[in-house]
Amino acid sequence: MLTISKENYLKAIYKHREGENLPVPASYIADELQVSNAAISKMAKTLSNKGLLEYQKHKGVRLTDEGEKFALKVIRRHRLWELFLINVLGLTWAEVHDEAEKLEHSTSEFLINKMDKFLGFPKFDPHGSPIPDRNGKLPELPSVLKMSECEAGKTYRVARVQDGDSQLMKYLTRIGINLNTEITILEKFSFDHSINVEMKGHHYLLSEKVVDRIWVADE
Amino acid sequence: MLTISKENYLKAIYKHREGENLPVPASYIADELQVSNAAISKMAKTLSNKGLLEYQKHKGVRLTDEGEKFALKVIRRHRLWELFLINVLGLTWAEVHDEAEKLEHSTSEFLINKMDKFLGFPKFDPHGSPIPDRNGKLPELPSVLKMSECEAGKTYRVARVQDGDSQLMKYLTRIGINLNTEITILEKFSFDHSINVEMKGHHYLLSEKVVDRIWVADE
DNA sequence: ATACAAATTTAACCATGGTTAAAATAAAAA
DNA sequence: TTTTTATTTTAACCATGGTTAAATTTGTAT
Repeated sequence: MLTISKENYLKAIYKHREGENLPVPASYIADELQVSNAAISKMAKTLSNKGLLEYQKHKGVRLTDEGEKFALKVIRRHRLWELFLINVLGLTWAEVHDEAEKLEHSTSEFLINKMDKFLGFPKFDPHGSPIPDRNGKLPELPSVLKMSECEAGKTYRVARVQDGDSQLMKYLTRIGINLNTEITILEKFSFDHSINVEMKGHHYLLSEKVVDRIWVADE
Repeated sequence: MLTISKENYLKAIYKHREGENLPVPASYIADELQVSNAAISKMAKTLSNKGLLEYQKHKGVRLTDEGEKFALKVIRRHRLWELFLINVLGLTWAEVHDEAEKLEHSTSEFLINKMDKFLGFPKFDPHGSPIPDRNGKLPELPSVLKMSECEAGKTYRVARVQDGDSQLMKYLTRIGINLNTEITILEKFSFDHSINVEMKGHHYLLSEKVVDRIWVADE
């Protein structure tokens, strides 16, 4: 069993490029985990000695197959907890992330499989993120694009939002954005990359920060 | 927020004498937490400096009001998790303790209150142990006696069993002992303190270990 | 009252996962 | 190509929560 810190390192590395297993710069991990770069260097060695990372000085780190396996386990636990907390206990989009962030480190394989079954072996979590199955296999991903790359004039359906920022989640909830919400792109402003949209009869100006954290699919 | 270790110390101390707040010998805690006596001495100082324990060298430790408050919070989380895991996810008596032991340290006040509400503000957990409410108040305790102190010839109803030993839980489940099971005391053997009982038409010889971990009430 | 045994505490040590500050390396600009 | 800047690594350090072994205190017999 890995410590909480180690699980978080592997998860952070995985999250950098979800699918593609490219080298991740130390500073990204430091930022993600809110620790110093020095801590990253040290842990990179430790995890590399355990065979979970490939690490070359000054070149960032990369998950080994073994490391990715562990990362996917943590992500599985996180996403199943989020779904569980929303479906069963009625928590909100804004509330689940922080709770799941803690619970994911205290959940046995046995328990998470019970939860998985209870939930009907779901393939996606409440943010539209794929849930690895008990063997670490991810479901096939729907083809999505970032809202920041949408075409003006077209209408899309929200397919996924980035989890982690409860302020953002609260905002999205407040203005009524949810999975599968239909959004029409009215106008894209290049000077600040904000986008003017129409949704359920209302207009909203969504900032770059926001449109960069929403993925959509064609209706 | 207390660390997991500190929460476990306070819980272990509380568990020594549930209600009465008597000094707890170091060796009891060491045994309970599976750490050395040296670790206990050191932590006793730490927690005493934090105002959670009264500690006099060689005289054991005692929870302060503040310390008891924290202990009850941990116990509340533990017991609500046990009930939740059994009621919602269908875990067994033998399975819940170890899972709850981990989850209890990763559950926010917010989440545990949601669970409490979801469960209908239960007063007792699946082992018959009282669940402190959100203010740390325990429900009124039914009058029970240890099975080892029962009278031969009388019939009782199981009111509570000691949680923690999954082997024991498995055994009790296997022979059909559950909360509210009716048991008639047939004969008490003084040489090894075992007890011969009748239950659902079958006879069982329960060892001292077993009868010391079951509390019963008059039918 | 004294000696012995048991329990407890202290001392010295260790691993983990952090920190800051300085040194080294890589990347970018001149 | 050289210099400057940004990133990464190393070194020295710290807190936490453990360990074992030795010293001390307490309780129990004799």
